[in-house]
Amino acid sequence: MTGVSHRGDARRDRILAVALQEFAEHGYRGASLARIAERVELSQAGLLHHFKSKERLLVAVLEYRDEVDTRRFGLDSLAGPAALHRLAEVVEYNSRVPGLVQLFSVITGEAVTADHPAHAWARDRYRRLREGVARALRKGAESGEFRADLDAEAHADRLIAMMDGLQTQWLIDPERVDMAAVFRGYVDDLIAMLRPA
Amino acid sequence: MTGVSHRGDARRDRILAVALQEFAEHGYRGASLARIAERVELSQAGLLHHFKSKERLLVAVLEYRDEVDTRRFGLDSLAGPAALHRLAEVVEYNSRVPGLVQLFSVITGEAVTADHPAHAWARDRYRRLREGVARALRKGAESGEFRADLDAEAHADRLIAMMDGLQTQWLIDPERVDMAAVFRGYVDDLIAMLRPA
DNA sequence: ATTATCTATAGATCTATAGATAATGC
DNA sequence: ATTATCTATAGATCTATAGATAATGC
Repeated sequence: MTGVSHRGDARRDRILAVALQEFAEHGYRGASLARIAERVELSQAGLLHHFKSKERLLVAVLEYRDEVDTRRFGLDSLAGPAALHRLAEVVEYNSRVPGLVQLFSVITGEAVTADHPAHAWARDRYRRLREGVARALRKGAESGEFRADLDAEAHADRLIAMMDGLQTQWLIDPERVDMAAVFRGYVDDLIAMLRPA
Repeated sequence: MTGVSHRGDARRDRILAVALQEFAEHGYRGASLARIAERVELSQAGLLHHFKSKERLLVAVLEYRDEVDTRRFGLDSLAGPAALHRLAEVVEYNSRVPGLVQLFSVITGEAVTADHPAHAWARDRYRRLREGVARALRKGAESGEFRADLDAEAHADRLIAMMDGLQTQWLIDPERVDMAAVFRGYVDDLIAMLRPA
């Protein structure tokens, strides 16, 4: 070890978990450090000992979740139809964890405003996602599973837009929108469409 | 006239226009009545004479924009491929008014949280949108322009999700995402797919 | 008489810092 | 010696209301 203390790590993790909930429930701007501190059973100053500012706390929450999600996503090892089926599975999984979906949805929504602390994070995340999905599509074309003339970037944009858009509809009106089913329908149609002629 | 004064209407309109900008730039939670009042050249109390609360001001802005947009949307009179082409035109138009797009995007994003004043507005708006798009698709099926077995509701959900999702990507990274082109590509593919066998 | 506007202010936040004290790890 | 925690507080908001004064419309 590099001399770093591990004593406070449990507290840190607990703070991250509670902050995640708070940001998901109220967005970054609506979240309150006092409320987070209270839920962690810590004074507000005690909370700020672990994360120097509200902004850094948000960034830490997002990085933590990104890391977990990227691991579970597992797109890198997949290509062609298998990659698209995996996306459908991810949406299926998401429909069982509304809190996590809401974190990304509300923060991304807020982050369209230029002065938001997660603006750069959201931009970089979309670039990474697009690259990952586009690469999986291209690999599918190269292996002959998909038609060779497909526009990988455009389809990546569409797939990500579809996921995000359905998430919003589902969060706002869960009974009315079957996010997972609608997305799976889209993926199935897309696979049929991209089948080599 | 019903005895309603029209003297303050110009002020009201000016307030709505400035508030729209402020809400678009900072979201509902990040918006400040003091800043709006300043930009209208009015005291904050003077502003609250016209709209009794921040919440009512937001609702007024959204209702005002809804009305304008519904008129310009003009989906009711269209069906089949023509209706889908119209959606593509709307996206094309939107790509020239980022401020308006951002208003809907940021407010809808915030509104996924249950305690947000626009939560009910967003839910009702999605229900209306879905009904309108689904009806246009059904009419297309009835007239024989689209295949008879299409799932109108699912495709309406997909179309709306695609529009919203692309808007978010575009707002966050305008240079990288050609929202109008990607959406038009989706619409063209969808029309081909829905063509009667 | 009604509407529009202002100043002043209540009352409730909010984030972040200063500085003291306690607990822990080498 | 470092890390974790606390109390207290600065300083900056924020929304909304009370109550006075000015302008307008019948």
